[in-house]
Amino acid sequence: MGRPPCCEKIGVKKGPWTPEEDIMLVSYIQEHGPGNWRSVPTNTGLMRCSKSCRLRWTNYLRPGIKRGNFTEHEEKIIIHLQALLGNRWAAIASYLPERTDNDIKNYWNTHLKKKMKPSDQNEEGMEQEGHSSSSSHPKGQWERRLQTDIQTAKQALCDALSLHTTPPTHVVPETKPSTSHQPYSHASSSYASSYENISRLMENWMKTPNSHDTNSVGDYSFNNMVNINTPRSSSSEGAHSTTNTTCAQDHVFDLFTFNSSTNYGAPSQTQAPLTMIEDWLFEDGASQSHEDLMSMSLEESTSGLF
DNA sequence: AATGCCGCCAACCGCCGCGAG
DNA sequence: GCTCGCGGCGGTTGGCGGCAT
Repeated sequence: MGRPPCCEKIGVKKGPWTPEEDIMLVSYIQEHGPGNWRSVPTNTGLMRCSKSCRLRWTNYLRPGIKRGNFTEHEEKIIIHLQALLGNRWAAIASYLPERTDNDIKNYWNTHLKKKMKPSDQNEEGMEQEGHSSSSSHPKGQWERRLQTDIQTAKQALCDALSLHTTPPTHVVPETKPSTSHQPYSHASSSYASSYENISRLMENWMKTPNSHDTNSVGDYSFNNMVNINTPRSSSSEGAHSTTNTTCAQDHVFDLFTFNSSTNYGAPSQTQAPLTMIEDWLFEDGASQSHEDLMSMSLEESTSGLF
């Protein structure tokens, strides 16, 4: 007997989220902040599983998420981090704050996996074989090999990052891919789910105030929401500050303005900013001065193996 | 124009870790 | 120390859209 499902199957809606559901979820989180997902369906009236609500928020409604095509820069980072960390998408996503683990996972499975050259796949296979066959090595020998692997991955990541002269901007969400990538194709074809859609939805919502129950939407106006792409000095206030309902209105922008220091229910709470990696990569004697990061990488690489 | 195939991705499912009681 | 419940994570799938025939 496994654990019972997180919610009753009966009466739980499944499938794509509707704009109305998104609004209900966003307005609730704006008032109460992310978390306590168990209570979200009951408090919002959403006929959704708590997990579904959390997933919807973290993957699509959470501010700061960059939709659209992956840049070459991001692509290379993913490839090398995947080689380094394996299919630990949440860990990989923590290095790409604008991307969700689900996005990265999908992108890997649909693009990068097949894009990998056979030689790369061999390398990956060797690396994973090195992990899986670790039991055949004495621990000291295995550790040396792992260190070598990490050095190799580090060098590869360094190569990838050095292809670009400008550091990645994970603070500004509206940063467009530097390449000629087109906007996210799905966004135009369906309700998919970005906060841009929510904004448009809110616009219509606010234009027809009588057509809905204002209690479920909250007090914020669309005028605030349309500025989601407007750069502004990020407040130190995060989503958690919105638990104070008086602050919620004052800092309504913050909910839709990405703040790298704020983690709106992001996959990982222990983010290592990308710039930290780059510092680690580019700094001379990095292995000495950033022993903590190295040990973190080592720890992450080896977790689950012992 | 109609049909089938394929790729992509949003969402679900099940397991795991961790903290509270 | 044990149990339970919640949140997080990774694998998988179903549906939709685009493309080929």
